[in-house]
Amino acid sequence: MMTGRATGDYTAPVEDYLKVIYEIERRGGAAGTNDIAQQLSIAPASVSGMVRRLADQGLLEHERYRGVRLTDAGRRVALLTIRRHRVIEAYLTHALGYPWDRVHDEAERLEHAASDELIDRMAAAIGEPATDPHGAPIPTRWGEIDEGPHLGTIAELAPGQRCRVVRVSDDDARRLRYLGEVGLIPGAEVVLVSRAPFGGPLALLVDGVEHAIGPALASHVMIETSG
Amino acid sequence: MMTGRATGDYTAPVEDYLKVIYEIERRGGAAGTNDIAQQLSIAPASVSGMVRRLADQGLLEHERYRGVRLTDAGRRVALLTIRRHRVIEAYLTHALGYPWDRVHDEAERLEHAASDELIDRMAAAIGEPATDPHGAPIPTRWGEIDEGPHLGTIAELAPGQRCRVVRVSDDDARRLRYLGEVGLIPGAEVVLVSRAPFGGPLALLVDGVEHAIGPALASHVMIETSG
DNA sequence: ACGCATATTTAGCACGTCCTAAAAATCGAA
DNA sequence: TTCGATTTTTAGGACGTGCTAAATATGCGT
Repeated sequence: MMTGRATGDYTAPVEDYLKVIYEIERRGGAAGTNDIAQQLSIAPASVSGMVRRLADQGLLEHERYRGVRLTDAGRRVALLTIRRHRVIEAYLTHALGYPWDRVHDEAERLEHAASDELIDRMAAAIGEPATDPHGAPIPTRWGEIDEGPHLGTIAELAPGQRCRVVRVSDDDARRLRYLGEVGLIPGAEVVLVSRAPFGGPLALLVDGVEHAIGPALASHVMIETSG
Repeated sequence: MMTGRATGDYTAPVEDYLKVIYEIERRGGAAGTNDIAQQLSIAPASVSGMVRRLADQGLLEHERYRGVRLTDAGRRVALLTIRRHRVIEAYLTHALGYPWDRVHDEAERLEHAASDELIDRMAAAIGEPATDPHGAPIPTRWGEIDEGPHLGTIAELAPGQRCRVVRVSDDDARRLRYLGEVGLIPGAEVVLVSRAPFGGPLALLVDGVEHAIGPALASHVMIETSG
């Protein structure tokens, strides 16, 4: 059984396409050309050509004008790429003191160059963590992942409710830096004190400290209600 | 003064060309098209085109049919690439337990993806070593390097002479593995016991243990005669 | 000084990835 | 159901990097 990866089996753009298609599928079902283009910051027309090549390689199935769906092979490549990304993020924070708002960009480049051996050594060196610094689950070296139950966000919390932060969006460094300053990191205990009307700020107790944040920000903080 | 590097300023092939041209220059003077092609394992015809582009970018000077010479800008890019390579090699051995015969290939890919910040953090984490695991000097973050005096090799040693291994060639994993088995690693104390005629084996004492190696291998072990 | 071996360059092509502009398919609303 | 807005695809092109085959320059030995 082949589980390994000869580094360079796939180009960096190919891995990036599969990654974003995986994420789009995970949320919404089939991935449209436009969604993919937007996530990758390229023109939609560029996606059509690449999608054909990926379909030819058996990494996804494409119904013209209707969207794209990963094959098992494509999903596996996506998950192994995501594993590399998240192990690198975790390693950079735990072993090299990186601030959590700078690990994403570094991992975005290293994920295409790191061998499976390096990733496994990194994971072992920091104790095989289950999630990356933003709380996203790390797939196994065999391309399996436990996405866990669907998570709510602080934006959906009712006043008085208590919860624990499980995960935050990692795609914006400035947002991450601010979340860190406010203490909204995975593991934090949060109580929603009150919610101002008309999309106003949410008053929170974050590990006992009061903070007020906007609802847009709150929707990026995923939680588990603890009672 | 600009000392940093915006990752991706140069493509991986460009960095590779500049690296090998630097190494060829260091040994022999001007780098010929054929030498470059051989080091990169590509066709000589492919080199001509790239050399023109690199000259256009001011990274080297090219006299038609006569060879190539790095500009200061080109040498700087080469040395910063070499720095990334060697710091990564040192980090992989010291922090992640990589065997020294496997660090080269990994570094060859990561050197094009790692940011200066990552490299500096790696170097700091292992105590800012002066050389990589093979004894090659690590350039500073400003692109300066101390190549040190010209080194002899075990192949040139006279019987009875004693020396210390300073550096070994790192471009062949099998050779490195064997050198490691024999103990011919930087820092080892070596005495040449005898040399068989007609290109025969050299009898050595490596840190007190007897070994016999061929002259081809011996020429890849660089030394400092200690008296 | 000439001719030949060798080194180098040019010409022409391929592939992957991106682009813009234009054409075509789909979907929703009147 | 038909039209207009939106989405997607096609057409045609650019760029970087590689290839082979053919042309050309260099330099050495006689």
